[in-house]
Amino acid sequence: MKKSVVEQFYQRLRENNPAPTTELAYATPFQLLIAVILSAQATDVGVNKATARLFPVAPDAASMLALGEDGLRDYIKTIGLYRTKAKNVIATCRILLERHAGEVPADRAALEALPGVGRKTANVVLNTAFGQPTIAVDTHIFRLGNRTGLAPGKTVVEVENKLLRVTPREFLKDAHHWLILHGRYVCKARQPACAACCVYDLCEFRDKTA
DNA sequence: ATCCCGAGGG
DNA sequence: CCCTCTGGAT
Repeated sequence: MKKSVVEQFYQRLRENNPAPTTELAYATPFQLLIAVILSAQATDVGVNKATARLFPVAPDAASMLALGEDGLRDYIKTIGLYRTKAKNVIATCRILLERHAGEVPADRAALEALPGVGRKTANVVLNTAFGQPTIAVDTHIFRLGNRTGLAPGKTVVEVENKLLRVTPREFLKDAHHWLILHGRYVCKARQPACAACCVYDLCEFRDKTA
């Protein structure tokens, strides 16, 4: 995709949504971190439903650790992969308390050292909790990058690096949320809403499914 | 490459 | 029924 087209692409996403943000419900960096860990292969609607009951009981690392793995399971059983997630969340809380005074580190290496936290989750926390210009490539952004031609790549890291290179500086901080929201509601996996798409004429895919 | 793993939609 | 959802660890 040409540089001038990329510019228009982002300008239109910004017109649609001037101040985009995550749809995960959270009050602190800790709660965002937990919500993102829980969101793996799950919808944010499902995660919010669980954390609405969980966070009042376990709003921080100490209370989450006190809740324990079995206690936590009861709150997140409606989410997929709940056994692994319960184990990882508790182990993560223990490390936060031991090494980081119960706070979430604003550091990629420290974040990725936490169980259940990989590159994508670290990127979300760095961007959304700490305002850093990272782009977390999830299923939506990977699909959108390839489908539209904005940032094609065989792996998520490839797509991420291409997005970081191609995205104009002024759009970098919010690019993550513009792309994910567009992927979730318009450039959908199953039935992309090409007829309602604001970047239809800039896209290399268009309505090839229609 | 494979496993984990429930809810919601078509 | 099938596919998808802000993946990570082995």
